[in-house]
Amino acid sequence: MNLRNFLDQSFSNALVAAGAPEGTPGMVRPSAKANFGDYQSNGVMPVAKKLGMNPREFAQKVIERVELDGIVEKLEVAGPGFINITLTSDWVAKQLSDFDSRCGVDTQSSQTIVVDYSAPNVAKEMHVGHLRSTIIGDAVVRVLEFLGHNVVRCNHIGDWGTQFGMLIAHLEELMKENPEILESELSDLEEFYRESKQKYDSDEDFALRARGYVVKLQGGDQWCNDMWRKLVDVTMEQNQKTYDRLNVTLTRENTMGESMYNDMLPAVVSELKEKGLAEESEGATVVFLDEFKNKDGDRMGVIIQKKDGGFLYTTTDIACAKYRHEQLNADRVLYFIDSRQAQHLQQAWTIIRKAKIIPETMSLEHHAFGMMLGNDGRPFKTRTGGVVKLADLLNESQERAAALIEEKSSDLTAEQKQAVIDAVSIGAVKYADLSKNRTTDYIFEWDNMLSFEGNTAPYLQYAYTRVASVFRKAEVSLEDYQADVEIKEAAERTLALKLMQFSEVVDTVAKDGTPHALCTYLYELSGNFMSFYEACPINKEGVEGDVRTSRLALSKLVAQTLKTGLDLLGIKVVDRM
RNA sequence: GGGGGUGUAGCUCAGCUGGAUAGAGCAACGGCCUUCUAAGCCGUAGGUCGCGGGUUCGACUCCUGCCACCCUCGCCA
Repeated sequence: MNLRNFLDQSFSNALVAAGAPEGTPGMVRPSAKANFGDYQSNGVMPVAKKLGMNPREFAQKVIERVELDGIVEKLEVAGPGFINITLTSDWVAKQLSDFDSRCGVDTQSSQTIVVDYSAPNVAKEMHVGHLRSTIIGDAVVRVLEFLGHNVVRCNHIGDWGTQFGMLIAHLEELMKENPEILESELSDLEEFYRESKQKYDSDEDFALRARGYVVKLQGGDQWCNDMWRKLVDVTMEQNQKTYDRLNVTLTRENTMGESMYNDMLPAVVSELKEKGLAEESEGATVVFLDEFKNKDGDRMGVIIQKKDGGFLYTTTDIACAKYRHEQLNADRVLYFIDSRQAQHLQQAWTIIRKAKIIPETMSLEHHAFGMMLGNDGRPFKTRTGGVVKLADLLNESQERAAALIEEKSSDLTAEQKQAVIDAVSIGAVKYADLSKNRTTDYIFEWDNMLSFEGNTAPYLQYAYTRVASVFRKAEVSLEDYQADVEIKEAAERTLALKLMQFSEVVDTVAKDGTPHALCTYLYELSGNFMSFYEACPINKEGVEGDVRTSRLALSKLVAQTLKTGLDLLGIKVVDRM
């Protein structure tokens, strides 16, 4: 159950019973300080003011009417009209004793939710700039599926555009020299792209041929399409290796690139014309929007078809949303895309809404993020001025993890070590990105990204291994352990309450698309467990009976919640490290 | 010029429809391993929340005016 929502509803009811208007929110949230109880309701003060009543007196009336018998131990009016809520330990213990493998998280009424993420470009290698969309998108996908939603992963890859002319022309030349090029030398896509560009810029004949291929490709020419398909395939084959290594759930079936909507574009343009939204302007087809202004202060024109007949990506995005409505039947679409595209998306969505291309109830949500900067505050580059490849970052992380494990975990077998290295190195990189909520540019720093101490994935993984270790020492099965929870010590109570709150944070992540909230939660849970571990021994002299079994039960719940939570983030746990 | 975003500890970041004394990690300093894994625990220090007004019981949060930086604004995506 979502405890916070439950309490909020109880206080909302009590506020209404005490004379507040229907629907007055309880404004319940975890207390700011330990001596303010477990939760606090802030709903009294705003409403008492409106009603012209003394807030403290009104708070007292609310307390008298709230129905939380057996759940709440103490309700106190504090300060200007806060209500501090202290739960009974027995009730909390009972709830935890009844937890199943879902760690207290209920499923929600199922929606169809499209998540648009990753979106690498064809004929380019994935670099650190792709990390954020890929990792955050995948975490949100996992959370939504855990809650029972029907999630459609959409990898909106950059597989269309004029650049394919030069890429095809270059590939043609390379294949003349070596027909097996696709299996061998094309392993370095960055170089392939660079060479293509260089030839295009320096060789007239090549450029002419390239432009011709663009026309032929768009016209449906078989050979050009085959060449194009090869480029897409070889790129996605390489990207799949990165996805697998990152423990990202995307597969080839989720690839729905820009080209997929090509056939829909002419109809989208005619539809917008018919509805009176689009008009001819200087040879192009344009939608003028009052909602946006251009440099001259006039309403902004968004081109949906160029004067040469070509379509632009606003048109593609409109078609894409239409597709997601008509073919996928989406209730929500979450876009994990660079913040630089915010205005483009807004324009496309404004047109979509005006033309009523999708139902009003279908929500389009842009979860933006900024560029990756170096610690000098400038766009992040390597020493030679290139982008940092994702594979290189992961390799570096792997090396650092290997060195650390060699030093700290010498008693593990080679296989165990490798498992730890994989879990820790990938986890650290992912967590570093997942735990931030930047909507704008953010700083990439090797040492922060690859740190294994403090608020990092290895810390959470380490907490998990400590639980596993406790169970090994106790010689009982962690998986099957079942015992009632009893709360006596302060550290037990803090930990128990935190365990109760997993459901709240999972709901938040689903609603807002913000996995960093889950990171914060898991870090706090681990911290609470570490303190509990220090204060409340389990496998020691004099610890027996219900005290011991309850502590084991709490520990088991910690392990289960950590494992589940980390899995939602796409991070693996290990039993030893 | 229009629109959007950002500005919180030395550094990287949290701060949940306005709530109580603004929180973490890293870095710094001081304790804790013959006792369930020290990738840990406990503690100290560190702040004019960019600057000035305003709204109110209460502002990092809302309004307004500045400052700084970033993104974006008809035929790339």
